[in-house]
Amino acid sequence: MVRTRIAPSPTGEDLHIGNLYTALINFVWAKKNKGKFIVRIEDTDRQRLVKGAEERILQTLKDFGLSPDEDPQKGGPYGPYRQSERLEIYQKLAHQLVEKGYAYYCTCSKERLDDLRKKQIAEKKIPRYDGHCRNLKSQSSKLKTKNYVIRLKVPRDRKIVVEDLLRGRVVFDSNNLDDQILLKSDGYPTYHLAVVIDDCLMKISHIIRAEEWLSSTPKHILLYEAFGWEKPVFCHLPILRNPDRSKLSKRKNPVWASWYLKQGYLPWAVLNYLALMGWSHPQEKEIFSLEEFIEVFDLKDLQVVGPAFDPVKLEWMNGEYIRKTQNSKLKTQILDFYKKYQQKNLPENLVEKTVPLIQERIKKLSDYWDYCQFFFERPKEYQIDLSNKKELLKKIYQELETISDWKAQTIGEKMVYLAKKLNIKAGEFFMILRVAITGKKITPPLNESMEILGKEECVKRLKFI
RNA sequence: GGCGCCUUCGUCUAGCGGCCUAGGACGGUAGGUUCUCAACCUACAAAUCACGGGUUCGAAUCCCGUAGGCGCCA
Repeated sequence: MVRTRIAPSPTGEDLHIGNLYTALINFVWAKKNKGKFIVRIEDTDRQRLVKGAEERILQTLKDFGLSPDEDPQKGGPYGPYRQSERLEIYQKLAHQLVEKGYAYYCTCSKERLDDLRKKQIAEKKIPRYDGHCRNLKSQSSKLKTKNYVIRLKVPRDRKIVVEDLLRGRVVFDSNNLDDQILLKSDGYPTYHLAVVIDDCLMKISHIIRAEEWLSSTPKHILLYEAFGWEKPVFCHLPILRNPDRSKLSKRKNPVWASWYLKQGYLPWAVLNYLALMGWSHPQEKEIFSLEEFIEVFDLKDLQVVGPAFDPVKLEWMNGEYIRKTQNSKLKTQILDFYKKYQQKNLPENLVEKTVPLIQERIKKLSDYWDYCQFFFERPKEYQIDLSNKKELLKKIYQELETISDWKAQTIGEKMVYLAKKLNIKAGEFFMILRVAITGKKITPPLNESMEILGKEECVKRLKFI
């Protein structure tokens, strides 16, 4: 049974876009293999905990259509799925490790550790725990009253092999590993202890995570061996980069996944774009459905170079999806978008009429308002000066008033006729009319827009100037 | 600094020893269409396959070095 997971920490506003990428790959791999996709919340860092982050992470995942099969909210057979609720498990197993001789109690004071560090740095050595407490006789009953941590007893002179699905054998020298703290003095586990225990107990078959974890994998391997557990498959994904090639960060890019939704990106458009990071469709298709992705995806085809996240291509892809969307569906998406993110209740019938006009013009749902605001409100300002065009505008509305069959085509014909009669170039003529009606120089097709606005309203707008 | 990963057009990538005078997509440029903007169509520019050595009849593709980038630890 394939079981995959993501293990986000609720230490930011929301789900990071890099986590969304990891989630996508985990989700797809689980679905492809008829397995389960799990979300575990790693909330053991109490200082950096952000209130409400867990809820937002889970909600964002759902918004993108990557609903987990097991998570802290819906539970599952291997819960709890929140690390802060699993402390006893970690504590019990950590002490067990001490008893088995793979870990030890350490009672070194902060002062001693600080001195040690300073000394090592002065001697240009790598700052590391010196193993002072390694041979301390374990007297846990006595120790429990004192401040202590549990450290991993890293074996000396050993080659630790990480079998990575994408990189093959990656060999680490155990002498470069620190005697990692497993259990902190406050009883909380460190990341390394908790992640190994949870992945094993939750029966995770494939650990698919970002490359930044590759360096700590040998510690995890040591723990799997110490516990006598079977190792899962490791697969370290490329890390998404900023345009300057550094790790994707909020300094240089919007990184919260929900930001893209708030901007009017369609969930699957974002995921489709993400799918193309480090992977390409066998037929070099750019646009494909989730179902198709699941069908043709293989973990082994992933590339390991960290790709730069390109917002421009994302926008193109979103535009492609908007153009492909059925009119009625797009209408609903626009309505929902403005209601949810901008607290605007747009009239459904009017939006419905405008959709065909803007479908191939907008790239994001939020572009809709830029194009269509004038349908809902009269222009408050005009992008070109019309004060000396009043005579012309008068002739126009007088002409418009004669039209009985208020259809785009008729309007167009009449206007072309009038422009010719007044000996004004069509381009110029329509630009003046456009700005007079909409306030803007860039708009949906004018004749069609005027048809939607209605004769009375158009005439009013021209008279008003 | 130590350890590890990586290196094909600006970007995402195809390529797994001959099909490569390196293909596609985004973006760019030029043109067409056009009431603006898009969309659409056509064409063009863009990688001496990081660099240097091997191996081979033949290398973007295999091997070794170097440089650079990134990550982790500190």
